[in-house]
Amino acid sequence: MTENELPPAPETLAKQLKALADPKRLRILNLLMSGVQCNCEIGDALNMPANLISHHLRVLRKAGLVQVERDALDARWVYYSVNEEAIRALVAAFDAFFDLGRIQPRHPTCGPKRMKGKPPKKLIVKPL
Amino acid sequence: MTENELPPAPETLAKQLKALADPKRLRILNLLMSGVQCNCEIGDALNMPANLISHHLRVLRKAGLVQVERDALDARWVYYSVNEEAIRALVAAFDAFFDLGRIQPRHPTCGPKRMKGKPPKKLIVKPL
DNA sequence: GCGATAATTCAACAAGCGTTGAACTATTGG
DNA sequence: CCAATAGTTCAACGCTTGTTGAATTATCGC
Repeated sequence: MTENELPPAPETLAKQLKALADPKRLRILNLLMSGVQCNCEIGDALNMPANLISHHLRVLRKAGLVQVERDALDARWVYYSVNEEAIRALVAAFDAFFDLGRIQPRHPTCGPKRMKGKPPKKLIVKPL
Repeated sequence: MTENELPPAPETLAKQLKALADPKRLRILNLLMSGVQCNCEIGDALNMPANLISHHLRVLRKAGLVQVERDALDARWVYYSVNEEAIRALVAAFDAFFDLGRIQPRHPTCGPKRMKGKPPKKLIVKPL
């Protein structure tokens, strides 16, 4: 990212981070990051009941982070995979947001009276 | 990251993502990403009451993502800044977790009977 | 048609969480 | 000492969310 680009909208980013902010969902995604899985494979690997897996996968689906396909010959089998495009975009957005190159020196618009119009004093760390 | 490194523990990552998974907290962090701020500057910029800002900053502090210092000459002023080390580590962990290079072909341990011991059929997309 | 299978959805519940308003703490200056 | 200031903490409330158990849906093979 260049310094002229704006970080993504907080609402959009927060929505996707919220979908990720659960250990179980991260575990599911971790499995999918290494390859396509069906509900029962995820259940075996993570010792999770099918209904809970379905619920979590629904959250991830709604967030656009996973994709779903049925087996071509036996539709009872449903396979889940990561949505590579969405992951790629999310990583880019995340990296842009937390690009440490964005940090600028402090420009006070508020502070003790003697600080107005003057360069900021050197801060010292005091225990809170 | 090399392909031999493990992704971070889901609990650790989820805890930090949970701290980020709120639009208001992302807005606060966005301000801090561009420079050190005090509570009233954040409040002016985001039109948020001081107590709510304190609450959100506490969440971010607990997650280790921001740092806090008091003004050297007037301790009423408290300045917040991003914890660069923690951000750097989080970005690295996030990128490692969602490294698309991790994706492997599917190795079925479960599926329709005719699929055992055979290469996976080509999947077709059916509406769910 | 029916039993088995894979998966999804629903309902209820408890826990978690963001917000509001009030109270509190610490500091400064007159 | 007291008023003003910056900031933090507390309590209550309504909303959100993860989990459990049951019910449902769709599919397959006999």
